[in-house]
Amino acid sequence: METGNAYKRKKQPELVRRALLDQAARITLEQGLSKVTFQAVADAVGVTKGGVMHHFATKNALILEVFHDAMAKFEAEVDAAMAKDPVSYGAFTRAYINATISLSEKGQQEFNSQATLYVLMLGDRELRELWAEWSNAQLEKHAATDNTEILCMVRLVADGIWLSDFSGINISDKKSIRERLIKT
Amino acid sequence: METGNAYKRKKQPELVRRALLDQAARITLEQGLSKVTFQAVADAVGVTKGGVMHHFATKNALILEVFHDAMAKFEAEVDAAMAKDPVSYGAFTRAYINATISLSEKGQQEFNSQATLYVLMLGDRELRELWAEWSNAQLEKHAATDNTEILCMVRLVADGIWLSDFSGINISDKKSIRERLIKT
DNA sequence: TATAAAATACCGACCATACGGTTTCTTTGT
DNA sequence: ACAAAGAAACCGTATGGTCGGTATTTTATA
Repeated sequence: METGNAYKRKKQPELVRRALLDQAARITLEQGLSKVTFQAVADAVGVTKGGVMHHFATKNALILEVFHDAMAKFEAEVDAAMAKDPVSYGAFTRAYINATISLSEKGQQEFNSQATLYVLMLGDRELRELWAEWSNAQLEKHAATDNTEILCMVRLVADGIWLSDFSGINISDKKSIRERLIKT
Repeated sequence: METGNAYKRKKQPELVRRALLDQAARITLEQGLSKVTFQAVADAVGVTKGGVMHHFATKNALILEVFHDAMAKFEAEVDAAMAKDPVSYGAFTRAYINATISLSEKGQQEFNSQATLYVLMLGDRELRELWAEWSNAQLEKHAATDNTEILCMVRLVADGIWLSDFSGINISDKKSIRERLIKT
């Protein structure tokens, strides 16, 4: 975190922590939640189980952190996109579309935080509640500029597209739909 | 299911099999895939682990059957709704909406086969591929009446609504959106 | 039609393993 | 010196899976 000094140190716990979160997320997406074990994550990062458990005391804590991390990433992505948008009406919705719909038609397994969020949340009641809370909060936060029914629908389409995309269904006119959404 | 007299009970393999699939699906939705163990399913149905394994040799086989079952149910639901629809244009899309969006605002006991499909598929690569295949097939099957871009979008919105609904986000104008979709 | 045989449905005890978690110890940074 | 980072050995348990047995149903046969 704030110990980001440039001194050479062999132990860089913050980096290890980041790697642990990233690898846990990766395994979640690639092999499913059941394959996210302390051992698997440890191996992926090049550390021992004990090392992982030093950072995350329980498995629930680990998954929870992965989830929080994905939420933060997603929010940051949206905020960044919004900052660059000159028009205020629908700015959140446009940013949401950008963060949700990957452009790389052919791009292999993208490290999409949205994917992590959805996969984790759909498989766990507790996370679903967290998600609902957070999601409603986001909505309220941008209620001023993005509260119309039509924009809500646009975001729903984006979700739908993500869902299709992730499962490998190819939507022929994805690009066309995307443009149509943004224009709205 | 009757949990009575050990195994002097009358043998009704078909019923047992059905109950096993149903309970496995229920546990999947309520507690997540990791809680779907032979023991848990066995207990829920009133049979022993050995009994479950007689019907489904491995856990993968069980989950696969649950998935197939959900696909069949969903397809049946859609087909039934289509049969009652006098208008041909968009009949599939309307049926899809009906099967996807639950009307019971308050009904928590959602035994939605769509939910089972999504939860399982998003957590497993193999099932995702199955889903994509099947889904594309469905699309082609109804290409004659439901191939326009606008109808595709409508179905995407339906997916989006399901996603929000399942995670507990309340969309204020769900009903209004639904009607709007159907009118299209 | 009666009945023996084969197949099916299901039970219950068992096994190996891998997982989450605890504890103890060693290394490293300040 | 001291605390944090991480290694390593260990433990109880739950799980997926095996196996051999028993009751019931179906089929074949006489």
